[in-house]
Amino acid sequence: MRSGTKIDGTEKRPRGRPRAYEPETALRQAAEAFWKTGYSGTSLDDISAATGMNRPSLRAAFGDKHDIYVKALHDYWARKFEAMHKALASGGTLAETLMKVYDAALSIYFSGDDQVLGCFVVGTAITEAPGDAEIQRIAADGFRKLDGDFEARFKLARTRGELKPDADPKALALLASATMHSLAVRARAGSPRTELRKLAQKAVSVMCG
Amino acid sequence: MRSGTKIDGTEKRPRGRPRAYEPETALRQAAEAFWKTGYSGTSLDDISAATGMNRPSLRAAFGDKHDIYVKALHDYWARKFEAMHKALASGGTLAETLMKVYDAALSIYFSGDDQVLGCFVVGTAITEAPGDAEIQRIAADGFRKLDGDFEARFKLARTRGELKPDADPKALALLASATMHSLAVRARAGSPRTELRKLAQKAVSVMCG
DNA sequence: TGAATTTTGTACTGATCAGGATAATAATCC
DNA sequence: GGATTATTATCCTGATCAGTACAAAATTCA
Repeated sequence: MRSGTKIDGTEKRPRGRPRAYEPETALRQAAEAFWKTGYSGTSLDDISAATGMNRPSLRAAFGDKHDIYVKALHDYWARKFEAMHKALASGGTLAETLMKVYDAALSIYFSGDDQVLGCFVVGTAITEAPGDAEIQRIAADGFRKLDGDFEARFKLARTRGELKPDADPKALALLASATMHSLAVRARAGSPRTELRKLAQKAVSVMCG
Repeated sequence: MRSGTKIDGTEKRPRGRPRAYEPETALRQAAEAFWKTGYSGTSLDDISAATGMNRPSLRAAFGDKHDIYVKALHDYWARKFEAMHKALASGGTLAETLMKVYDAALSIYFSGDDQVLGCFVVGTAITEAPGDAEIQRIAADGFRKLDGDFEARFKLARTRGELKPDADPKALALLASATMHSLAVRARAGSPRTELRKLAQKAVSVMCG
């Protein structure tokens, strides 16, 4: 949101020269550049071209290259979990819900204009993780959250009688996450979307008994 | 193998100045450099430092940066599948065999001297894949082979009666591969080895009924 | 011992990198 | 309309990048 924008539409613009970009849009465009070529493979000139901002403006708005990437990474997780929670909250059987979650993920993985980019985290953060404690922590936190959300859904399924009483929600959640990781990796390796959807369906059918 | 080395030990050295490096060792050291920081994040100077070879020697021995990486990638897949086939061929129940496969993978993922580097393919090739058709193809070929090897083992298990007759070997193989992908990603994201081994055990227990 | 051969070591090239200094620009405020 | 303020645009910096040219070094062969 532009700092001078008000809800009723009355513009209360700040003092100096107005920005020529929208921060949210620019960050999204910067993320797309990183998504394509990775953190190390993307230069500030690439980001400058992707956003239409020149380098000094980029710096003033978002900080240095690492700052931009970390902001983009947080933004990606937020979008991913928003889509996932929407799918989880939409009702339906366990199998239906899981497929909605995977379909939501595939929509993100295949959202590139020309290329298939897979998962932003798996495709870019994982490479940097061993040498960058902050990126590693953000990636790991997201994976843990994913595990927890899946586990909660499997526990609910067990109390509802959708699973046998002796089913192990934690084990099933790890397999559900593993399926997600596999989709993420394989999308970037070039597997077509229809094939990945079938993969998800087979995984769901095993997990649901 | 040194070109002038003979099996009986008699050295028949080639004409000029002898090499100061062993090609296999140097390629392994170059791979380790890529493994740590990714393809784009690793410079030829880094590789030069890791191998002890200077840049002109690197070029003469392996070609340009991309050539070195592709050779390292092939070499990694070969080592990975060698370890996996050894585990698959060692006998035992389905569950035991699968755990041997995952333990072999974890040994590779945790083989770094100081850092945990996870899977070379997932950690470095996947980032480059969308923009590099050759790397993408090599990665995808390996994943397909992994799927096929798992499927063959599940088919064998079904004929042996280790699985119910209505079990779906293809579906189980995809889950087994997904578990591998998950270990690969999570190792690089910082999960401890004991935790990943437990994850594999839970996955195996679900897959084996 | 000297010619031939192969690798190594040094140094150079033009390009690109991240970052920052400085001036021009475009708006508000008084 | 002039002062103030924030952003944009241009240009400079030193470092690093991949690649290569060329001479020195180390070996075999005759």
